[in-house]
Amino acid sequence: MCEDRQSRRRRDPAATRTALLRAAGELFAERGFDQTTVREVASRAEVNQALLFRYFGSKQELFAEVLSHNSEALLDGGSPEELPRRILESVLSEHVGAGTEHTLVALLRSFSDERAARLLRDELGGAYAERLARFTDAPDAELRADLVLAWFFGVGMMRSVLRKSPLAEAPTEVVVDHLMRAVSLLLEKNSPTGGDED
Amino acid sequence: MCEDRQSRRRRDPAATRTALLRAAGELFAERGFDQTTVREVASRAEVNQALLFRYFGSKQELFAEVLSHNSEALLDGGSPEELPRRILESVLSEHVGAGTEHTLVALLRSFSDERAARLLRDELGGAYAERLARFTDAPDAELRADLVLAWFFGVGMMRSVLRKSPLAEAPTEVVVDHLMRAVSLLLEKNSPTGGDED
DNA sequence: GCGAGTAGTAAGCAGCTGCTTACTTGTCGT
DNA sequence: ACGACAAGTAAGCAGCTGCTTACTACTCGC
Repeated sequence: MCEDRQSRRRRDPAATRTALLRAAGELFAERGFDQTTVREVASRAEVNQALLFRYFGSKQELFAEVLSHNSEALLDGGSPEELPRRILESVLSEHVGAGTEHTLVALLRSFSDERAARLLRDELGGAYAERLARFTDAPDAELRADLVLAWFFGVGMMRSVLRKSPLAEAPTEVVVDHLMRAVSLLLEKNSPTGGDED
Repeated sequence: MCEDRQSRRRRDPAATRTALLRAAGELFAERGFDQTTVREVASRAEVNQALLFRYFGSKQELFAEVLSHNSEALLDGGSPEELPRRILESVLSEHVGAGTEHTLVALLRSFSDERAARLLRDELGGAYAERLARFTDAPDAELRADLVLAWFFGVGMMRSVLRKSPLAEAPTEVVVDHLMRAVSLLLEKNSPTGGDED
């Protein structure tokens, strides 16, 4: 740090792009899409704000890039049985600004933006729900999956966005434990349906 | 309707105030605090936008007034046993713009606003969680209550704000049924704790 | 009828937003 | 060494935001 990058480290387009993406990812997660300005992003990245438009075209496209860049990691890898736990842990990961897991927080803060809402509902939500639905053979499996997903998102919202006590301070394992127990009731095989099924 | 109110029905401050509150309530629920402009509110209320500031001082105060005006109905009335179901139904009430039940939707869309977040977390959330916690005697009753509340809010978000299928289209009773069954697992008396309690 | 006070109006201000443009400066192939 | 092109910069634009101000005109007590 504190190298004289004023005139030295200039002209590094890859680093500039990365810095912008990083800063944008952090700020979108911290404040949401609306509340983040391109000037803030450029400032945190220590980059001239005109470059943001040179590299990404618009604030929306930058947002989309941040999301697609980060959301892949949420869906891939790991065994299917671990999926609920993995979604949960990504939702519960506390400290925003660390790596790439805070995409969900960014989305939960930004669904006033149409694109963010679509992504949360259709792409990410759709993929999660589809996989969760496989855990049960109940006739309304998809609805049950949606309910589970809604829970995960709701917990993420209350914990990471709103930071409500005591939920925000509870150890991750305790929260996961409670949730998984209730979820298994909704998603168990040979589920004895309550009676309603349409 | 269609009376020549241009010059007739003027000079009715009470009606003007009410019209502004109504329009604001609808728009905040439809678009959230950030995405709603004072010009839109005034326009929907068919009122000059300067009057909005005469009557309410600022957009923030108008928002606060809308919320306090509507949120009382959410907490009062009904027996304690019905509380979870009542919260749920207010969260699940589909059509925004009807009466006063869409306060929660407005809040869920607006928590980028600091005041909305505080209200959702501390006042409304706090009151709900406290009451929900009374349903169980588990040592971590408050955490369990938060988890239940997070679920309700999450379901409200997915259903009323994001409108994800099939959750958005599912009959209210079916959703309530599923939720109540899982909730009773978390909030039952003499709950056999999993082992963790801090 | 008439002055007073207030509901209602039109116009506009300062500040911020996303985005652009005209320009300078560094880098690299030749 | 130098010319060309790309990376980086400063300044500014149009549009919108919440909010204000200077004004008109209605209503009501007298």
